[in-house]
Amino acid sequence: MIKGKPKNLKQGVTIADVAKAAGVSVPTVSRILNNKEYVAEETRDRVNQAIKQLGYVPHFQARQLRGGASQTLALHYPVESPHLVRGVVETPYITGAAAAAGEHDYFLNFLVSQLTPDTLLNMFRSNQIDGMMLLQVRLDDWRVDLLRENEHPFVMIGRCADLQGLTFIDLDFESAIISAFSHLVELGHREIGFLTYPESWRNSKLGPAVRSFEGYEHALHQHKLHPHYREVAFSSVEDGISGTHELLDENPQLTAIVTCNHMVAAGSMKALAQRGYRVPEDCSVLAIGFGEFANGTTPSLTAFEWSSYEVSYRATLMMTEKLNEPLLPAQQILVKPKLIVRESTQAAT
Amino acid sequence: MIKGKPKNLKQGVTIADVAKAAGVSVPTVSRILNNKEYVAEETRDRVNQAIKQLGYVPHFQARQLRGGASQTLALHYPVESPHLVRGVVETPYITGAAAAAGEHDYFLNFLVSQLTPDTLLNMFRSNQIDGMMLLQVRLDDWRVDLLRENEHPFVMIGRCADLQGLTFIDLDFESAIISAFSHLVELGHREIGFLTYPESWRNSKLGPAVRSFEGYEHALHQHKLHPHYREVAFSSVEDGISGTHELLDENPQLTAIVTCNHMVAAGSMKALAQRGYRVPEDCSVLAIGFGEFANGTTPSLTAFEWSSYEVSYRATLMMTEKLNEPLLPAQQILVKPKLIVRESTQAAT
DNA sequence: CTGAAAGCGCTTACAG
DNA sequence: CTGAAAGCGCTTACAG
Repeated sequence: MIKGKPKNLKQGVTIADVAKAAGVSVPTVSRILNNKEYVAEETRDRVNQAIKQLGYVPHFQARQLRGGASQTLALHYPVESPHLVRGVVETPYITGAAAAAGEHDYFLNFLVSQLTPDTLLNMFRSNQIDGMMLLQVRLDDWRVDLLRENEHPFVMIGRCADLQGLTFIDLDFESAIISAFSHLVELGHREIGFLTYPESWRNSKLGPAVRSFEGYEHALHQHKLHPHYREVAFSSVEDGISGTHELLDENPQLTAIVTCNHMVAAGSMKALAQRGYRVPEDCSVLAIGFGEFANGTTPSLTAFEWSSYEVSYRATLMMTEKLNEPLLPAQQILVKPKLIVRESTQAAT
Repeated sequence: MIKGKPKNLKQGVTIADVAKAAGVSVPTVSRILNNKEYVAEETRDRVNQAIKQLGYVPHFQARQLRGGASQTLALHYPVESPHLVRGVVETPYITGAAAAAGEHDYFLNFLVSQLTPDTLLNMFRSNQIDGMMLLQVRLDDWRVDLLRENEHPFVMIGRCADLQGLTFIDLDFESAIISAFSHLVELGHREIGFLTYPESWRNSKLGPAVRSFEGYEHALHQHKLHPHYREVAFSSVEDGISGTHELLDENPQLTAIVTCNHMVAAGSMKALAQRGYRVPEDCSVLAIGFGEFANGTTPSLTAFEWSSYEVSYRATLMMTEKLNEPLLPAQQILVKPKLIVRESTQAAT
């Protein structure tokens, strides 16, 4: 429950104050504020002076009440507990969106919670937001269905199954996985372990989880490799450690490990160290992950990576474009993660 | 420039629609919406039914226009380029604030930019926000002076010099540094290197930079240690690498290194590896930094750490409390970072 | 080029 | 317990 607010005791100066000070009518001030045509140069000067002198600033909500738009965008990451966001959403996802929104005079609202369909719709209906960027998109995401049905503007960072008419930007995880295995095979590796997203994510049809698994199956088939994989519980260092130990207990012959997350890769390297394996001499590690982190480990991680800042910046940009030009055709962008070879991989011996 | 919006073609259902459907007046609906007293049970039921049936949701801005509050909080991190936030602000700072705001029906706006005094004041004057949480606070922060002067509600995550009447939550960096050195001295280390915040940060009186340096001087004095330190340029892995090499070039006798940032600590470990030093056998590394990261390196980092989620959650909570009870006395909280001993430190040999 | 009037959707006294 | 009236601060036709 929100407690009662004290009344605006010293409410700011209003457009009426400016009008009086400049000796003109309120609509005239409004016209000048909004750069409308047909205002006498002399009047404009006088009004602008009054505005400056009084320190007048238009009331945000009053404008919106007339204008219709809230000038606010939401970035939604669905999660039961905000604590869990850690390690999955990194800062650049948020700063990228905030930067793009700011540059186009939008507010950026970061939502971390499990929305209900009602709450979600209400955000639009009550005019709290004009558009939404969706993170952690499932193949059959109810948010997508609901927003599409109600014709509320949104952009996916990720993608669902039916993409007809939808705007999104996503990473091409499937091809990243395939390339990762090809890269290792070219280095002479044949027994390669794979640590991938939680099984629960795949079961709930989370895009990257499904597609990376498909990529994995493709790679196995293409190179005729034996499957050695674990779907880890979360994407934590601990999962990387336990997953790696399990893989190596069963398959001591592994000479390389691919992971779908940078924290898991860190765990993998720890587990290898615990077993007295040197990376990359005894076992290579390749991650699909975030650049900055991959660069900070010892040895540094060879990784397929992308700029999360760029991804969410572009998603937000697409959102503002869509709001300004509702008739614009859907934009669909697939980003290919880039391979950066660092110290954690080498040719099989 | 914001492009023109299309008019609200299919604007949602309004309070008037509900009133008509229920056969009552608009104020009556409003009373029910706001849980005012004195409404006949029977009327209430009828109206609530109409609300449900029509899927009515109150218009956000219209409410604000009358009520005064924007129900929006801003979290401000001042930075020339949003790219630079990386590695300094971690996700939990943002999710913690978002969670606390959400729980109290506030919107959370994440601002990453160099605000001008005008832009900052305008956010309040135009009623875009009710309050602000300040990150990266300098001892003589102009934002603090300005907001204090204009009596706009804010909370610091950090602290400035004159704390009279101000609400903040901050980490006790000074004591963390002192404790870090004491810990190492107790382990028998006498030649300890120190990698700290950029000199530019200290010059611009950024709180942690100033206080950690003071803590360092205190520690040197207390334990009669020789000074071996570098103020690194940014807080990146690369800075940690170069800083560590410089320290060791000059002082090969170092047996331990303390860093003020987790990325710098990662760089330190890389540099030591490059020199063929083992951590912790040949040199201990102790960081002031973030738990999750410290846990992921190999070897894992002994560190003084804190929960950034908790810190920004509490800051945001204090903000909402202050807005609800403007007369509440200022809350001032100093958090002591906690030492977690992991693998990167051991007794001097 | 400028002003009087109406209205955005809601809430708050003020009368009944 | 409920409604008619006024108003929050602004913008948009509509007349001049």
